[in-house]
Amino acid sequence: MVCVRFAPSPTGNLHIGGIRTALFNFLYARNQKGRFILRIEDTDRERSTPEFENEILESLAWLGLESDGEIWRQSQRLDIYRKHAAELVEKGLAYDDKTGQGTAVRFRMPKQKAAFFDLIHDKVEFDTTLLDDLVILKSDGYPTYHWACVVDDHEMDITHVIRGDDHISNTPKQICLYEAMGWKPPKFAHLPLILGDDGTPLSKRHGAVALAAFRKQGFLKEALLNYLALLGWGVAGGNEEIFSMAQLIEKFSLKRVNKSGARFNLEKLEWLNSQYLKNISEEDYLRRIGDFYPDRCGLREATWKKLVLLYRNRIKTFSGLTEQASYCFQNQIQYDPAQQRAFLETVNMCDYLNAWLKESAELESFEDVGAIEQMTRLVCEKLGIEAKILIHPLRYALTGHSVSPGLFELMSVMGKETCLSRVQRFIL
RNA sequence: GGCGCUAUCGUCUAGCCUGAUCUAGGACGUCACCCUCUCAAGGUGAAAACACGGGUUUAAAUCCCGUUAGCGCUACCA
Repeated sequence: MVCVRFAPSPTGNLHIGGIRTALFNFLYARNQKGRFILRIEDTDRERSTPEFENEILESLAWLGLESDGEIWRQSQRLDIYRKHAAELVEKGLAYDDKTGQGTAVRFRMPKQKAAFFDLIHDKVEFDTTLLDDLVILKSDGYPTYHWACVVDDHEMDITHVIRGDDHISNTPKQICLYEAMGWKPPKFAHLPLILGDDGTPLSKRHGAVALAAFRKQGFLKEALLNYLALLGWGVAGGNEEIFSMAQLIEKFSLKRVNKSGARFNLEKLEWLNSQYLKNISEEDYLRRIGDFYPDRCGLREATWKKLVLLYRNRIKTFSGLTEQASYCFQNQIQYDPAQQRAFLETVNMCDYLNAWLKESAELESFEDVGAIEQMTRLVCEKLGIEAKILIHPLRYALTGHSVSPGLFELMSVMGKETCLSRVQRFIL
């Protein structure tokens, strides 16, 4: 049975590169009806923290990339690494290396030219005569990455090691370790790296690449997963790009993974997210944006519902709501004095606005969008002006901006009282 | 430096294995037009790529070699 693992080290924030690796492992496991396990590689005593480990667990849970069975921690398996290292020393394939730092165990690197077959890169050639003897147990008794990785992948019956391309040069060392132990190495698949928008490998200086940052911006997990799945992997034909998790699982194949690195493109992710926002059911949309804003930004439920539906086609992520609709949450609109003057000094504009105010006051409420529009257009007709002559200054009076969603929908969200008081204050 | 990996529109990619169907397809982004109270959304259309140089072949984006560039490894980090 296929068994794969995601093996992050809790020494930093889990970023989208790590998520992508986890996702590909997960997709492969589900596609093959195999197992996906999680192993925390916390052998760096200096840099590993429980906080980072927690972030990994929580992020994977949020995305639904949950492991099958127990979660392993290398720091709890030290005896196993030591036992196997001792075997190697006994067989003369490794030796104690005493230095000022203490005693480490080094593996005697065999000298050979060979190759391994990668599921993505095909044949990868190597020459271990160029390699130094490898430390497998550090002087603090902890295993090094290579040693813990090999021992665990063997002990846990991992059949396929699917990891980042940056490990491709490490693989020959690990293969030598398997051979020394007399173990059969797993199959390897080295995924192309995800790069920042400047084409260099993802790092802190690319800004918000931690998964937590995407959650905070209000991306849908489905969109994120869909986007990441398509970075470095494509479906034959390649014309469709919106896939559910079930479809991704069904279509996934390591054979179709690309060999070259892929730049992370935020604009495309945002586009994909907006597609999901439009395609999920209204009920689902309401529930999820509600989860994102538990306090509804202080609005009454009916108002909130109107507002978020009005912005549904306009926001790319949930956090876009407060950015775009700030005027719906403010008590008082700040106007640019020059802009305000320009509107008010337009011939007859004050009379027009007053005429509108007078008619508006007659409307019982601003609940009905159609009624507001009809009333406003009638006012314009009576004044003998085009509707937009009045619409533009009204928009500015209500929002302090020259762009917004449809004016009448917006008025309905804001309510009669707010609209009238804002326009009155604007005129003064 | 040594060794390894990679190379199709600005970006993600389809095509490459099994050479002719590729005057290289799709998507994001960009631009134009339509719709329209502005902006989005939506619709229509446009510009935009086989890194370079050699081979092999009747024929190369596709196979081979080299060059260039980028990245990785070369830690008692993972």
